[in-house]
Amino acid sequence: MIDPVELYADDPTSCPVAAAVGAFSGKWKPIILHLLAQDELHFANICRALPKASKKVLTEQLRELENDGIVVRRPTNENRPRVFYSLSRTGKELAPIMLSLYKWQKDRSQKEMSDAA
Amino acid sequence: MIDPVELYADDPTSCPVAAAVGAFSGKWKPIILHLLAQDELHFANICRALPKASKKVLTEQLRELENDGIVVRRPTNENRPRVFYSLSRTGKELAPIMLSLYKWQKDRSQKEMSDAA
DNA sequence: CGGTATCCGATATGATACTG
DNA sequence: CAGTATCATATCGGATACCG
Repeated sequence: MIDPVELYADDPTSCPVAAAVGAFSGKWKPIILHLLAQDELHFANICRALPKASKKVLTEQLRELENDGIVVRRPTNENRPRVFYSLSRTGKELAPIMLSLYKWQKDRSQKEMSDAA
Repeated sequence: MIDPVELYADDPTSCPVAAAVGAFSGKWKPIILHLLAQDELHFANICRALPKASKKVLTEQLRELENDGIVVRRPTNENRPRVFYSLSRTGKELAPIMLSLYKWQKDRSQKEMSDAA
């Protein structure tokens, strides 16, 4: 089912799992995806929700997510120009995987607590 | 089910999904996990399987995986000292998640191909 | 409003040599 | 065998200021 190790030994970034992980590794990406899972938002909303992140960094992370086909960027033609961001179909397919990651993490931090006791 | 955004807005690394992703982001970690999913291996085996990675980097990544409770380090007391690495229980629980990531990635690279056509 | 431009420090990865 | 030490480079994230 999964390809043999030798295929990736020369270039580990070619491993599909690594590529998938790379697609949402970035300091603000998981929380951006979490935000967009609930609503389509315009840029200023995202900035306000994440005041600790600079516009530059948010722009970068959004661009990367867009280039990876995970979010969709939609500028409007209003008087007050706005740019909306939302999850693509591919982005929405990430939701159950993120939920598994969430559960796995909760589980193991639980175990750490009981180990320490 | 999942915590609200405000909980992580100040420190995005506290988001469980980000923490989970962090646990296996590292250039060689996915492929190391893939290797160990099949066998318990000693350090030299891992080095031989991944000749492009320096011992220093492999040691670092293995130590991080160990500190995260994902792999188990087992030194032996033989004449020729060896150190075995294997997946912990928590590490094995990652397998189905990695499979989902694998499928998700294959899916979307498929779509890219057909989009380009 | 939705960005860019510039500069900077921190972290990640790597090449190489050495050690018990 | 299984590392550690040292040094170099690259990418990432951030502060700040400016722009159409």
